[in-house]
Amino acid sequence: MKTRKAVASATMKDVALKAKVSTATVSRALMNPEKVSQTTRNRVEQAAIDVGYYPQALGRNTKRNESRTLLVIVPDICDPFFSEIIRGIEVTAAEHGYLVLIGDCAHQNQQEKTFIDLIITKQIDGMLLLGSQLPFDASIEEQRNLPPMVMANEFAPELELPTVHIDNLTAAFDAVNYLHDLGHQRIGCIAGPEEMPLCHYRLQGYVQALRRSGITVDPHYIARGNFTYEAGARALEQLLALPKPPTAVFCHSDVMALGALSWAKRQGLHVPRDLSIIGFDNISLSEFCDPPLTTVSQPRFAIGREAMLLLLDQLHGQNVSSGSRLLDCELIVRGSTGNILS
Amino acid sequence: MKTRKAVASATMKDVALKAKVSTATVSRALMNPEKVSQTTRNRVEQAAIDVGYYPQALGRNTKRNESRTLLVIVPDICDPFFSEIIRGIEVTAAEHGYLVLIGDCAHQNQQEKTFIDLIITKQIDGMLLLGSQLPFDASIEEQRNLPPMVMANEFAPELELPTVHIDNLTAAFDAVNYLHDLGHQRIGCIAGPEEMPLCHYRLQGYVQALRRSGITVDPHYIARGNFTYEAGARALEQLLALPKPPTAVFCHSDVMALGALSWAKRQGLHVPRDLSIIGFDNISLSEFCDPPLTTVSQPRFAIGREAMLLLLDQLHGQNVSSGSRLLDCELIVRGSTGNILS
DNA sequence: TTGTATGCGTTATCAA
DNA sequence: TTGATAACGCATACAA
Repeated sequence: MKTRKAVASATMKDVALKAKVSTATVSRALMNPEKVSQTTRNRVEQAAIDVGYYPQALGRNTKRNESRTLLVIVPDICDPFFSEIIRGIEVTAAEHGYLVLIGDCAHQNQQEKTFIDLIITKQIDGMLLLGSQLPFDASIEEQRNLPPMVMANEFAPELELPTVHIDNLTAAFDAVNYLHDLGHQRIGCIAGPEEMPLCHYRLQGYVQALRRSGITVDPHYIARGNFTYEAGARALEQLLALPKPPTAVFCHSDVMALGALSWAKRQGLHVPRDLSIIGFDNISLSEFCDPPLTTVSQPRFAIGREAMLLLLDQLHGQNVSSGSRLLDCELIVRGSTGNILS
Repeated sequence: MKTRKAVASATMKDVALKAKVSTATVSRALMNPEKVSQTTRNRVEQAAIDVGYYPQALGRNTKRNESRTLLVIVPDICDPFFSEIIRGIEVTAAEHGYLVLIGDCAHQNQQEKTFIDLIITKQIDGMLLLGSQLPFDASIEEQRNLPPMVMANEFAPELELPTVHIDNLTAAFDAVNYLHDLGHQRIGCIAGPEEMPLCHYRLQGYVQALRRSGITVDPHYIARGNFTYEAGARALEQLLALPKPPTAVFCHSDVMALGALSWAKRQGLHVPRDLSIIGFDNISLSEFCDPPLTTVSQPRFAIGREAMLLLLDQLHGQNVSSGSRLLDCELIVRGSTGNILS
């Protein structure tokens, strides 16, 4: 195993020496070629090649007093739902010359301080939140000192941020309606944590769909989970223990839906004959489980991309379109839902 | 939606002014308190609080000529296997005051240039490879100019890097032996791409286990896939089309195993009665599929942590233990494997 | 068109 | 113990 040391690379001074010009001229020749004569430009360019020069970001950023780095706060990097959003974010950032740090919030311990440090030491120019919370406590005044931010996927009215999102209420409404159209009357809901605005909207969609169908909403039919497989299984266990268990469940995420599916089968239930299940997100696995999952498909890559574009917009000061963006989603019908047996 | 601007924060000069000392003294008072008298130290500390000072990383890094940022190259950020490794990496890096950029290689297009730029502009101090390849083409001489690197999970002898890994051959050997002990004679393998050294070792383990049991190795029993659910399904389809299809398959990853499981069930096969399946990685989902997956558990968090420690070791120049690290893994027996029906 | 000088925020060397 | 000064690498206002 070879051990390397960082190699000292050529600086502008080296180029200047080689080309027999000042460093100022080197900088101009490379940054604003039109401000330099043809001949010196050539000489500088050749010299740059000869010494293997490449501008060092540290110097440039120091001068501009910006880091060209952005921070993405992810509630849980291990949740497959977020992976493709992150991809959209990274690709778009790279296209614009920005770097992206990923901040994982799943382990709440020490991270808080790390994130605050990033801001306070100016190691990041902006922040992109995939959850509904700031990754640290901040009073109203402290919030005034935060860098430009954008929220994606979630909601936090009190932060008043530009937001990229889908219409969660309508998506949930449509999904539950679909179950009702299949003949289901006892429809359960495996919801995410109460404090997530996202879940509030999806739950509202569920409630409104039931009401519109003349079904009384029974709170016992609503179970909560924290978006893990395990939680989905536990939530369904709870619903199946009811005197009159649901014949269909609408889940706030595919991961929880898969957990529920796993539990249903372990209990000897057949999906969808004995129980219909609808998920949310359309993660890649939802196509390969048994049965494949009916689910609401979110444009994850686009969510990441649009959010990054909004953030770049803020950074460059031209708040042309810095409102929020609403993206489309779609119900994908697969094998986990079916007609109720009469 | 509120739009923020980056707020100008206090610099050392402000503190110096307030405390009526020079900036040099401010720096000392905060960095090497013992080199400053008690009284001035107090005055500086109070002034720093008053003006809300916090050292800016840009200035510090410029001076030190380092970015305190590391780059992790991930073959596919959407593959759940890598998520927890990344977590181990990030936590460990944060503990040592380093930042981590995630570079996703799944979309091979423009990324190459981005990664080279990061190195050449000195925006990163080191690199951590989770795949077996550099994320760009580099001749031997160019490789001399690369920053300190460490490899995790994969292998690349020609790069001569410190490496953190498990014993893939033995793990595969044990897994296949387990299938043989259950009575299986026709054991297939759903392998990853030929060019991945990782897969070479796991395939060798498979081959050696068969040989030890006196079973002739039939190349038709080896199908290849690229670590997606889809590929796992296609690979099993191929194996089941054989005149004498295998009664058990050893897969090079859980994701492919789940794809295979999905296909088996779609063909009306019962797992494990008609077909036993073993996966690799023990991703969290493997516990919640139906049936739960027998698999080789890798210490993913530890892999990330150890790799980061090796990298930090190189960066700080004290190559005390900069050899490679071999970590343990374990066969987890669940419901996807069973005795063959005689 | 080019060079000189200065600044970005921090740290280190040297002398006082 | 402290301060003046220079240095890191780059960019720009101003002067030549």
